[in-house]
Amino acid sequence: MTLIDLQNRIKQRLQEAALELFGLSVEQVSAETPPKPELGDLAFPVSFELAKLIKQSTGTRVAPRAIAEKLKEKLAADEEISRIEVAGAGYLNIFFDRAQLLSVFAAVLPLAIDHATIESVSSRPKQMVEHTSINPNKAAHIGHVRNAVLGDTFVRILKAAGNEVEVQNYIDNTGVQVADVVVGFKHIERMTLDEIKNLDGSLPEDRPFDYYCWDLYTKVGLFYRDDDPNGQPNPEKLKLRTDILHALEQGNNPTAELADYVATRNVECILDTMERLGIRYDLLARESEILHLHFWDRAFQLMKSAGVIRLETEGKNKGCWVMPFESHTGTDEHEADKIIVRSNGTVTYTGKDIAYQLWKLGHLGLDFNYKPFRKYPNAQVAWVTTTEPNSETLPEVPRPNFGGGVTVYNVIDSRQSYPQEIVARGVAGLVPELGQDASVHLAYEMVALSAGACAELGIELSNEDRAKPYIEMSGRKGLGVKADDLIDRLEADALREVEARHPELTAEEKASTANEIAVGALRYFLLKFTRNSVIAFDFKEALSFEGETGPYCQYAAVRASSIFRKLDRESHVVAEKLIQRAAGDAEIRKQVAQALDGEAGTEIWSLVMLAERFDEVVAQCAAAAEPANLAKYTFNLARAFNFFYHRHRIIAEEDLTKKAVLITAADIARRQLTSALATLGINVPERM
RNA sequence: GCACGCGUAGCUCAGUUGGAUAGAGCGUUUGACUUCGAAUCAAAAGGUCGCAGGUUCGAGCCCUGCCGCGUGCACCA
Repeated sequence: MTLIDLQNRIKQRLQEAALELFGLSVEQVSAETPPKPELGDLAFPVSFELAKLIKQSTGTRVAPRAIAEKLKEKLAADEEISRIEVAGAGYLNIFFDRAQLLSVFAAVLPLAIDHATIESVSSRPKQMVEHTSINPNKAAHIGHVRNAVLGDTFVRILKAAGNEVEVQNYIDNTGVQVADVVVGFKHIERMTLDEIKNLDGSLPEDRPFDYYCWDLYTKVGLFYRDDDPNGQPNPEKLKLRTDILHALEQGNNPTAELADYVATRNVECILDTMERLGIRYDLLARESEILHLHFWDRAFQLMKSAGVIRLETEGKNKGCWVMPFESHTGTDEHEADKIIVRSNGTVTYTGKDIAYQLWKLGHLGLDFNYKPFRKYPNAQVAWVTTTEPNSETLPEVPRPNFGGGVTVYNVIDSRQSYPQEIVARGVAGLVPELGQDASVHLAYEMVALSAGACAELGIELSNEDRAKPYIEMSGRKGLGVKADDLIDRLEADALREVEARHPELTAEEKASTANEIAVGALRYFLLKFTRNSVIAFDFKEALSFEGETGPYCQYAAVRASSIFRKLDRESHVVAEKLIQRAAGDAEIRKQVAQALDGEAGTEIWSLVMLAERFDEVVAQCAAAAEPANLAKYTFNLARAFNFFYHRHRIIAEEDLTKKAVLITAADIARRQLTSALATLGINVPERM
């Protein structure tokens, strides 16, 4: 039995009692953790809820405390409950039998989830998460990394909560941003495809292809404006882009071939960056296939016949197919209706997105073809979409069935809330039984640059920018912190520390430890903010290994495992047996209870209780789609462990019962902490 | 103009869906390494929860109105 099981059982008892005593059914019984461990292990504020319901149904006012007293009597003491108190204005506080529960918890203690082996559970309905989806025309910056880390962590949370999950990364390989870089290669650099390939092969390792494109992309921005950053775009040069865009949409021509090389190489570089952070994908869905396999044509037919869009015959949008949008009021300047097909017959991005979303939910009636794109070291494969029906396969790795998710989460920054709403509405309009809830926009705020970060990057700010609270990053202007640069700095800083602390490790061990610390620092930094908070990126904060950081949490886990490394095997076995026997043996249970009693005992017990809340936190994070809660929990658990660590000498403890209790508590805490970190995508090194 | 988000300690942020004395980290001040690792721990100082009303047993959280900031509202993606 876990804490969640226990909690649910008590909730059910309370519902039964409410029905019996007052004839009222309480739909949701919420459980809380009391502010202080002295107040109990679990608190139920049901009496307040009941007082309200009684007043509503009978008009009489009953004091919550009186209700709590009655509930307390009804709540026949479970084996695990030692006592119940009514406290405050009417809280029902539950105190567990600590010795009994410690034994139960120790018995069901799962192995800590391994970072790399969080597996999908295939018996459940498939959840689908799309994240990363970086335009494949340049290197990833930290804003992209926030997206990827958020998405990847949410994937881990869903899996830890027992779901089957498919991870997609959308590749917009035929869009304007790729076209821009192609303009750069063709019209600024005047390079052929072969010359680009040669260049790619000759680039230094620390400035690979995506870095080259990053710089080229900013040159293209200037090129359009005839090298005046504040100038007007030159229409003739913009036409170069339009022409290339058409060639890309058409496919099967030298320009499209060149663009495909550029986009594919950028995808490879971006996937390399993500691999450094432990982020992987099941499928790369490309826009080129959505076009060439006629996904849009099918979606267009469906939308027309379902009446989701209509052809405007007059007015401003004459000749366009639009989706009516009455909830947004239109003005002269801003039209309320959303144009899906332009008057020249071409489809907007939103239109294509509706087709893709329909496919994700299994309601398009068409499918991609697939081929392997990248094999990961653990034999996992990232597949990519293709037009070729009989493309390459891997006999040793069967191809999964892609698509058909029951819920689709799109991790996209909150500036795209409006188009995302249209996609969800469009899909819901086409397939009413799906409803708008099948499409979830997992929105998050952007990562911007603090004034200090700009100064450090040598970016000169205009007076207008200086007045702002933060500076928005811009790929077009080349304004941003590249992901690999930041990871490099974090790894270098971590390596310096590891070298100073553990000179005995091999160079390889030092490097992998430094990587784990760097990943811990970066992922935690991006996860500790809730989704709707703008991160004003600051180097000092992001590069910190102290305080509320990933390395702090890792350090606590490393200390915990160092106890078990030093502890002799026999003491460990003796402790495990002793705690096991406490469940049945009254005398031993009494001794264990004594060790868990009093102020010192409560300290130990509250660590155990906090550690046992992990499953509940994961479930909450999955429901709220908010990974920051898990980050917060993990930090609090690490903090609680560090406190415990300072207060109690485990190996030196002479009282065998007390020692067994300490060992068990440390074991529970370390495993849950390791699992929590793994769910955040953070590894625990051997030493650090 | 309309829509969405934000405003909490000097700074950066949490706040368990309306509950117990509003919490962390950083920074500041002070103390703790002969110990299972000090990337740590302990203590102190620091608050008109933007402002004003309202709803109720109870509001940082819900409602209304202001003020300030951000982001959307393209036949771009």
